Amino acid sequence: MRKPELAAAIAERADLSKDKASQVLNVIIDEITETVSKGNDVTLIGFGSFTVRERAARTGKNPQTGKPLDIPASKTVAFKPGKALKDAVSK
Amino acid sequence: MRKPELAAAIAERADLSKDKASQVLNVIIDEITETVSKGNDVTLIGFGSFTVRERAARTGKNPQTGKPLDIPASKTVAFKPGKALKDAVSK
DNA sequence: CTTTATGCGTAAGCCAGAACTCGCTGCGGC
DNA sequence: GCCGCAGCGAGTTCTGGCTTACGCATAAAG
Repeated sequence: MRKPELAAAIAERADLSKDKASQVLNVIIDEITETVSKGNDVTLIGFGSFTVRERAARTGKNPQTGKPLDIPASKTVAFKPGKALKDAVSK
Repeated sequence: MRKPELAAAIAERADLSKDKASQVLNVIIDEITETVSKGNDVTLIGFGSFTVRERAARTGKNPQTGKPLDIPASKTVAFKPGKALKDAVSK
């Protein structure tokens, strides 16, 4: 499933125009992105939470040359499924 | 950040009432939950993708008693950040 | 609304360390 | 007041990181 399909589903379920639904979807993505980029977690109860995770520097390897590769520390976003979501997929 | 706050932010940015924003938020969560529970991936370009992941059975351990614990196979939801999201948090 | 053009996302292959998983309980958010 | 989330410990699974090419999505225009 991709963006337009989700937007369409939202439009139907929430009684919105598809344009509005698409706009809202983009706004949400933007808002969440902005929030986590500030280092704040986003928790949607019943769904899950987005957490900013510090990734320690380590030594990797270039898959093509096989040479050791220095990978600096970085940040990433981790998602932890909530109970409802876990139950839903486990079914 | 939690649900009501996100709803408020959406309401402001997308020119919606807070009630409507909250409703839309729930619908989205519900829709995504339903979709992944069917085994379909959800891809929001520029944000990331939700993937259903099969988890093999293995032998774990109860942290409190230290006794071996039999963990059966199950499914879970994995989130993979997209480029825009990674760029945003890395900043 | 459909098409076009551009720009991302996905996939694969390899390897090392890192993150996630589990049950249970307290505590805090709802 | 109640449900959901965080945290612990150890092992295993899994992702990240690079690069190329292809396919599809996105956004804008007719």
